Amino acid sequence: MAAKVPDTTYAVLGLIDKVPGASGYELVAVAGRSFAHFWPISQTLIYRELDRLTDLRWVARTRVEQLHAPSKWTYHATTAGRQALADWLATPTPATSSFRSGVLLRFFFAYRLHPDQVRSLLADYRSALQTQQEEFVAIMDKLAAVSTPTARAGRLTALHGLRTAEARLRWIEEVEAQLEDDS
Amino acid sequence: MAAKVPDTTYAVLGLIDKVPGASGYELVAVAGRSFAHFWPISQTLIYRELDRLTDLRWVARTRVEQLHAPSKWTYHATTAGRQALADWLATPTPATSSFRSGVLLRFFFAYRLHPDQVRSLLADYRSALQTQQEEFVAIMDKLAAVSTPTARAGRLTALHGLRTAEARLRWIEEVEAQLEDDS
DNA sequence: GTTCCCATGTAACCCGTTACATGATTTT
DNA sequence: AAAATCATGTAACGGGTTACATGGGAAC
Repeated sequence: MAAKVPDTTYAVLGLIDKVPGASGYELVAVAGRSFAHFWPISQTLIYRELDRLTDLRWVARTRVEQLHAPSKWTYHATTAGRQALADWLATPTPATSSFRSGVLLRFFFAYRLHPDQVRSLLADYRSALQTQQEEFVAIMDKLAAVSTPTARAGRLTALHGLRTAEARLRWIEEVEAQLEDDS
Repeated sequence: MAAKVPDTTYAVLGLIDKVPGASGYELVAVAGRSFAHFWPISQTLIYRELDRLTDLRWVARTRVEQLHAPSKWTYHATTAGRQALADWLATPTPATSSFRSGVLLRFFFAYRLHPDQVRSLLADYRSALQTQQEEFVAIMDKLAAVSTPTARAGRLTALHGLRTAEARLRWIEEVEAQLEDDS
């Protein structure tokens, strides 16, 4: 069976499995803090996936009335949902790491730019990467103390981002060195 | 004015500027060989952008009859088109390098997997990265001799991919070492 | 004689985004 | 009095994809 749904559906399902009893609102926040760096999704999309998951009976939801805040739905994975998640995790990953870089695209056409403009393109890229770098370091610091499997996964995916950013910063150095050589 | 169009439109426009007189079919092939690694686009999309670019008068097309092959349209950038390209290149790049990784997403939920399955996930990732690595090396080798600005841009974007892949391969080593530590 | 290359296109789908709406409660 | 938090949702758009259609000439 296995209902052909996008990976995003499993992303949300996985979150619910990790954080049982969360509301849609909370899941949006958690998604923003956890896998946003390698799987960004918007609020609207999450709510749509919650509807889909409910229809699929992969999650069940419960209405919770609150005194000092609006009523909310809380979600938890069903047995079928946990099974679907496990099945999906077990299937070989189609190495579809989709990557689109506006910087590289512009750089590719940089022969239409003044050398100064190219330098400023690289400078912007550098500061964006540095910001990223700091974010990843912050995530790792925050999770450093915690020793749950979940925290470890978070640390390691942050490390992936950090190593990537570092390599790209070194690439900028290489390119800048090359640009100076022939000017 | 500057007509709010997606970056993909400029990608195709840039290609036509780089390879004047090419047909849609050829542009599809060139896109596949050149910026596909950081800005993949499908055949259908390219044809759609060609229509849009023609409507915008950023490119002009000419019908060419052939004896031993079907008739084709050939494209070249107009003055307005080259201007639009330059304008776009000059505007500050919104550092929107969108990245989505199916591997990391699965890895993030790996606590639902046997350690063996995690290892095989990493192994698959490794071989995908190695394949990528070889592709980037091949591109750089092919362009090594050529000394045009175009070839250089190709070499440097390939280097970006190569450095990224290398860093990620090293990340796999790090992670595997950590996994062994506590098994 | 089947398969590959050239060449352009149509149809349908849907994932994901942005912008906006609503309204109560708590904090500043 | 204003702003942030909690909480869920609607509407509209469009970028990008996959699958499929067509048809002649060349190559194996």
